Amino acid sequence: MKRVTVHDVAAEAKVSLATVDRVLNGRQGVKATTIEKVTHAIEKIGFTRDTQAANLAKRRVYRICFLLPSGDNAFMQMLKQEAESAADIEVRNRTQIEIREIPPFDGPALIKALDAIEADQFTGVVFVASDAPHVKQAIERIVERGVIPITLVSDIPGSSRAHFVGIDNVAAGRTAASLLGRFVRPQTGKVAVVAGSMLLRDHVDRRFGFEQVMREEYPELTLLPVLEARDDNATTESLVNTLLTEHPDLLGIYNLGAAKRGLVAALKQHQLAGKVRIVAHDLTDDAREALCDGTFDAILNQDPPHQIRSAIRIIRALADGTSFLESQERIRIDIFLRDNLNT
Amino acid sequence: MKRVTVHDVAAEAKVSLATVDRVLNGRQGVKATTIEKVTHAIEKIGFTRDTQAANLAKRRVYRICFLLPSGDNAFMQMLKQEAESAADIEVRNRTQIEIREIPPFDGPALIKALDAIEADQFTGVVFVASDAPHVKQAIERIVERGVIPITLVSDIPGSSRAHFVGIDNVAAGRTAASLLGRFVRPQTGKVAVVAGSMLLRDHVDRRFGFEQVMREEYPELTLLPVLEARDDNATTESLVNTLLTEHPDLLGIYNLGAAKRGLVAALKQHQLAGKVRIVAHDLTDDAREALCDGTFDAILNQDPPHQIRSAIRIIRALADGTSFLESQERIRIDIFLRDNLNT
DNA sequence: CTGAAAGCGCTTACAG
DNA sequence: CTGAAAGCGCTTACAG
Repeated sequence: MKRVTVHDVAAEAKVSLATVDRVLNGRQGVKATTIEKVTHAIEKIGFTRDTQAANLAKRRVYRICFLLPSGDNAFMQMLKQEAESAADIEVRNRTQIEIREIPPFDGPALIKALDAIEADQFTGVVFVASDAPHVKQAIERIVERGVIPITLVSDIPGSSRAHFVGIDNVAAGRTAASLLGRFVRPQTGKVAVVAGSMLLRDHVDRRFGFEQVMREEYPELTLLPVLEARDDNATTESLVNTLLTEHPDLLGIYNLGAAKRGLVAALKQHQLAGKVRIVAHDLTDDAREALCDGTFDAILNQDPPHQIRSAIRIIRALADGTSFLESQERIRIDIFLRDNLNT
Repeated sequence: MKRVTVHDVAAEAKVSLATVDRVLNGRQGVKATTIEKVTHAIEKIGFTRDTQAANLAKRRVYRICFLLPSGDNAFMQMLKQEAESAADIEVRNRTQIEIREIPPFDGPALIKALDAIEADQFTGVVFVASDAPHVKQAIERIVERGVIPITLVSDIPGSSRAHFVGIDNVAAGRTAASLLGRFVRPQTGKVAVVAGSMLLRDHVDRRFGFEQVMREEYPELTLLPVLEARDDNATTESLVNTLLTEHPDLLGIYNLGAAKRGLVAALKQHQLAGKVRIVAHDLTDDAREALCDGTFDAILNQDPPHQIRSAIRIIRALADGTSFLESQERIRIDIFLRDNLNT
């Protein structure tokens, strides 16, 4: 039951520990025959490296900066809270986490925050990417300065970010359409979409996926023009109020942005809670309540704790040049009904 | 940026490393005033222990045995495969994993396998718990011998297992009913349930949750008597064939056990694929195919990789007496439609 | 191209 | 009740 260690490999290959280490880490300047001897010994005695010991010896520390939008977006608050609790836990794993708030929907502010990242201090930076002009270039600069950029929740495809942590938003839109379509069937009539901002890639993608499925599979349903409510509760409430007044026969709404409280308020004002089918995003407290009392029919969610942990794991793996498990890091589109809410 | 270590604490408190370690690990036999000095120093200089270094020094190794049912149950195959790949990865984290197969639905075989666990060698044992006579007592015995028992997928509530890794199966049944109910609405007619075995707690619970919601919220739907198909494809096919012949007007089926291939075969034979609404469990290859071609409407899933990793993390935490993140370990009821299949 | 020795941050006998 | 020293399994200067 004794562990096989580098010492055993060194003894078996009749070389020093330093040489074993060189081979193990693929470093330059080892004679081919020596490499051969060592790899042979490793195979023979069945050695696998202890990662934790290696990290300890390497004195490796990771520093990660999260740039998160400020404001009253409940989902972003959840992300921030998860990042804070991850910070407490990850210090034990030689990882320091710092959270900086930036204004939402604000390309220039994001660019400024990216440029302000102290490249000598941070391993990586995680941010919700507004797809605004020049953000791509700011990402280029951060890469050049040796910091690993990770986009979170909303991506900029074609940029040089190292990885995107978030759901497939086109698929999310399609899923919303499938649910809403089945829930209103066999009625025919109007369906509305409420978005946050068409500056955010995730919103654009969700809309695209939703309209795709609606057109293909529910041609009997009429799609009203998209409302853009900037993820703001007051704006959402007033826009939806107008919507419900103008279209009293509305069958369903896909709320693909935030600001669920404003939506609920408008529905209740018109006494339409539970009458109009609603599919929305993100399992916030408001969403839970609306699911429970029947105001909402389904919520699509992207698990905040999973996303935060995934970003951290990916930065560490990328920094170490080690691999990570795709299956573990893929963020799923979670569907919640009233009945699987507490699971 | 230098890390604060035990050395710093020792210097600050003017005690030895050994004493710092005693306080850190809450060991007996330290003077109260000394404890005070050390905790004070820890607070003052802001020390947090490096877990990896601690594990290295402790020479801690974990050995975990998975007892998984043999046979052609596709979901169990997925679990086994995940356990195997976890085995490869976790050796790097001082964790050895061994997999043993046992016959399915076989209480005595499970008991025998539990009793055969070498208590001096294993930290914990993970198993799918048939709720058969005397299994509870076998779990008691394993606890007494100092091995941590974890139930996976199907639980025995009230037993002394240390933890259950799996979904809330009553909630899963309720969710299935909500989906199926909405999918068939506003039609009225008959709905059937196909189960595996009423010896398995998870099947019993799913059925319970399903019937609850059906009776409360869809009184216009008639529930046919439950079919028990032992998770076997041939049996399922023949039972469902009879079902479809006797009830040509059937609206929907909740398949709460395994054996989806048999179900699909019967539906296709009767040319009813896509006509009868189907909600089933576990995202196997058969399930994916059936979702894609419209034979199934929704699949409830419990993520196999997550369940395997969770069981491992929980055993390590329990063995170390450290805490784990409830939120990370809760297994969710994932709902899949055709549209969020690849996410 | 290779090796001896010190060190990462903790824990563990052992001695007192 | 407390401390000095060795060790966990790896990596890193430094010397040759």
